[in-house]
Amino acid sequence: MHFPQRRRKTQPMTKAHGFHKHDHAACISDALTTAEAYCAARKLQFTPVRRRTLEVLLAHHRSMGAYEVLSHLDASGFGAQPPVAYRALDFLVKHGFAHKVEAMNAYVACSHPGAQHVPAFLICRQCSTVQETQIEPMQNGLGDAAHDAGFAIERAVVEAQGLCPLCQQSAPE
Amino acid sequence: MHFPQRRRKTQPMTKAHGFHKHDHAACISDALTTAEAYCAARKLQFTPVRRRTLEVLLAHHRSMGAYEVLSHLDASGFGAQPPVAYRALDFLVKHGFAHKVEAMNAYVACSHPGAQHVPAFLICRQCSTVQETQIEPMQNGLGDAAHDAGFAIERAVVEAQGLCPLCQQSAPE
DNA sequence: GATTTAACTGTAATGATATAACATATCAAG
DNA sequence: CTTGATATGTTATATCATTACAGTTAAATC
Repeated sequence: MHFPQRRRKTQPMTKAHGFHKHDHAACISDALTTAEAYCAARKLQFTPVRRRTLEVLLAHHRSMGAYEVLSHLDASGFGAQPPVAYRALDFLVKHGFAHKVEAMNAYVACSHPGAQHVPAFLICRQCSTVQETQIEPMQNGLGDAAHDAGFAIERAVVEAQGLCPLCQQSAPE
Repeated sequence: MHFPQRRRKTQPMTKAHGFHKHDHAACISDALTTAEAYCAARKLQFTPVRRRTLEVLLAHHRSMGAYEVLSHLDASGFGAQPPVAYRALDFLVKHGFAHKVEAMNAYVACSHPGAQHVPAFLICRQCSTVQETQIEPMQNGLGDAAHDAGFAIERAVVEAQGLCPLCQQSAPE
């Protein structure tokens, strides 16, 4: 299953997506449009706080702590208390518009919204940039181990930590 | 690479190891002996707090929060402040005697001490029991994705959450 | 074996992450 | 339009983790 990229307009490549350059403005508006359509189809309330929260994650394009997100929401005129951010983030995670990066207690916008997938992350320990990719969770022995143990997997967390290409140059050690 | 199980004496199977019954007393003493030998060989200080911390994790045989471990250390006459537990846990994790379960902010004794391995966990969301297994991290597409991105993986977190066999019976929903 | 140095432990204080509980407001169904 | 469900705002608190510094023990060097 694969979510088709929307056709790109002729705009400059300006910012990093994961570790690659890409058209950031289009990527944001594409993701918002997708979320909007998804919510409309399922009668979910894509409210202003939730929309703004997704915008913030998309704009930064890296993992963000809940309190960092919260400060942006506060600055945008929403509530300034933690539940405001946590509730919006929970909604986005629940519906697949964002993911929680467990190893960092942080959140990141999903790069493949709408697609059924098991997310996996490449997390740079230096710049905190997160590149999302997809894996076949049953092809590394984990599925076999679960089956042998009679364990019913509901969710998988796969996160690789290390150095992204840029930080390998600046901190070659 | 595989760490050989020590020969078991003829003792009764009494408690769950992961989701299987096993000889719990022997499993604890084996792990402590292994850690002792490992530290002796590398001139690491397997101090009383560190030893007791590993004993606590081994005895409970499930993931434990740092403060839960701390309360046992306190009860055993060690310091009662958080750094006491965090420092001992950091030592155990650093040298492979324990692992941090990122998705739970908790710690668990390693089931394969001494072996070079990429740990993976089957975590029961109901009883918090954790079964450790090993995976081939490069066989699910993550290694390919990292290579394509020029990303240098230093550590991998693989955690499956769901229901263990026992909890599937007691909470079949 | 005394001295020096590094490693370890204890404690106080604080920072960072996350949730419970409740009041008010808005939405959606009947 | 009323009712019940959902969402938001706020206060307070719970949980997880670290910094900083003092005192102690172990190890390395002389």
